[in-house]
Amino acid sequence: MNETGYVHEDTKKAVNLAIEQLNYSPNEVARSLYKRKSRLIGLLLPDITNPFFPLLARGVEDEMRLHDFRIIFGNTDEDHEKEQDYIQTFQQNNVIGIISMTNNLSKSNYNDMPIPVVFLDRTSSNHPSVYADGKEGGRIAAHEMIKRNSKRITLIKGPAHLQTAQDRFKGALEVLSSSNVDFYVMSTTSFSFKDAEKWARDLFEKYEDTDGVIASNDIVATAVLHEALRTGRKIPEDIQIIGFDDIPHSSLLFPPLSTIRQPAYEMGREAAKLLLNIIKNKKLDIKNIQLPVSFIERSTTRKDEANV
Amino acid sequence: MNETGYVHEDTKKAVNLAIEQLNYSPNEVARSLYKRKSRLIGLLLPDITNPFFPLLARGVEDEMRLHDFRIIFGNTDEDHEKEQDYIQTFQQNNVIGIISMTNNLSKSNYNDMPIPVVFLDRTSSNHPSVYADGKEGGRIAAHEMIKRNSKRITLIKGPAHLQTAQDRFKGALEVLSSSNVDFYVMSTTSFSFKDAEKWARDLFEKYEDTDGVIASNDIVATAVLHEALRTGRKIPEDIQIIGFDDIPHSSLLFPPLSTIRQPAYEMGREAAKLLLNIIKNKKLDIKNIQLPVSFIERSTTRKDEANV
DNA sequence: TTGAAAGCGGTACCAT
DNA sequence: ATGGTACCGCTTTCAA
Repeated sequence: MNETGYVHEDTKKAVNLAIEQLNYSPNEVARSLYKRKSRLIGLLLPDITNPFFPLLARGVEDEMRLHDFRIIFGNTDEDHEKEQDYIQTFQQNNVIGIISMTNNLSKSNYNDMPIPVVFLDRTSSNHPSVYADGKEGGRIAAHEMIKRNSKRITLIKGPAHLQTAQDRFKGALEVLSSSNVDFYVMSTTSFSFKDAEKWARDLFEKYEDTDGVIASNDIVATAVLHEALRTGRKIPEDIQIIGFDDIPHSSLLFPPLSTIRQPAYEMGREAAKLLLNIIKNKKLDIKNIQLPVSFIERSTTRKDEANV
Repeated sequence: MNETGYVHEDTKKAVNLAIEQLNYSPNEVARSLYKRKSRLIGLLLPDITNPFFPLLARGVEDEMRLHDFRIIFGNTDEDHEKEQDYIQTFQQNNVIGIISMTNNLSKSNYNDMPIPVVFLDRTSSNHPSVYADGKEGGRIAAHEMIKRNSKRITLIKGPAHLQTAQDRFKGALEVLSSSNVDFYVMSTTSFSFKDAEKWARDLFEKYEDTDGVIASNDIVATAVLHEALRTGRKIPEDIQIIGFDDIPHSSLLFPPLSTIRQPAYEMGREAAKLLLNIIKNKKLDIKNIQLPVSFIERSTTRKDEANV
């Protein structure tokens, strides 16, 4: 039945017939018990409700499906215990590997794991990982902002504990520093919209004549957009805004948000492929895959006159 | 170990010690093999990338987690084959039950299932299900629209194959019919934003002086909002808009969208509870749980002067 | 109370 | 080429 060696055609036929008639399909659990590995993989993410993660998750799932693997998933809420909990039950279910999008602050969770783990949207030097080129993203954002003639730029620095957020920040800072524009750096501690609304108000009070905002992600950019509109500014005439991520929501805003796109779906697929490769080759060598970002020009930035 | 009968304290201690020392945790696969059921449940949804579903999924997960069940999920893309495929592997993995948010057009998939299935966000008379009171939602939307003085209302009728969309439509139609306002019904075939953009353009061409739109869901409402803004209408002064669902995105729009809220997260939890109950009681009796909807007043509707 | 054994449904190996 | 058997790790039952 597993196509090993030679089989009489008759028996083959008989067996296939039986399979059809009985509507037989093998019991994965028994298989998994004997082989000590299932066709399941574990997926850990902070919160599926946050619009950035479904894209990644979908990429992982689609790629895994091609290879007949299924996904057990868990929302960790960045809670160390939940994370540990899920990791345990993943192992109890003989998952073949884990893809984690959680903050690897809690790296300790992943030490001495008998199964491969790849990090997604997280940089890591101790583990294989897949992420976007945030630093370059920051550079691009700053470039585009300057090129399009903003002169008093606000750079919003995302949560310090998120490496990816810091990369973006550093990239943008690098470009702004070596340019001739004025700029103002605003530190923030989360990506929550509620918080971002407050910062946005603050921002326009403290730096009333800013004419360009580089936000730490699209949610924060949305809050800035709101506040700009609310205070009667014209977009993009009075103020330009660039976000980061390109979540689906961003193109649905009015005006649609210009942003730096992370290829989230592709990142998910790459992570899945990487995990699969690691499993196949049993080489647990650390491999970090960085995907390129791109500027998505929509309507919160002005036309680049020089290039028209 | 399973607290059955009496055990010497000494042996108990010894065992517990060993458990700790060896960092032992039971193999769920072996358990599942013997018991013929795992602690896994299968979750089927059209597309996790669509912002409405993560809310439901999160509800299901959180409730299941409380009872130590884990989730295997699959996106079906409303594709009969994928759906069938996932259902099969769910069974191969001894899931204890399935929660499905797919279109039960393909109901045939669910006949003669040896394990319980509950439908979520779908009405069904053949199976247990959890859904929101769409009809009442439609009524509320129409009421609010009229109460707030729209006189030439457009009612957008969602995809015919979605029972939930039809319920909303019927509810709104019922109220509009028995009122004195003029209204125009526009039929649509999907919830995609791209399509909705076209319909929105159409709408304002064909019915230029409409002053109130009841959209089939929040995505469609967003497209209408866009087009209204683009054509220079003032919201809510010139035109009011009410959506349906209350996805997170809706409060992030500018102006924030007034909408009929489905308690998605709670629906997810209820579905999980229902499934768990069915499993516990082995009664496979059909139970349909309907949850109430509510009007979320934001800024695409005017103040209700009469009630101030 | 505790230990031994059978069986869940597959896979892999060995002998026929 | 095919049939038999041990084993994966746990639960349950039965005997000691």
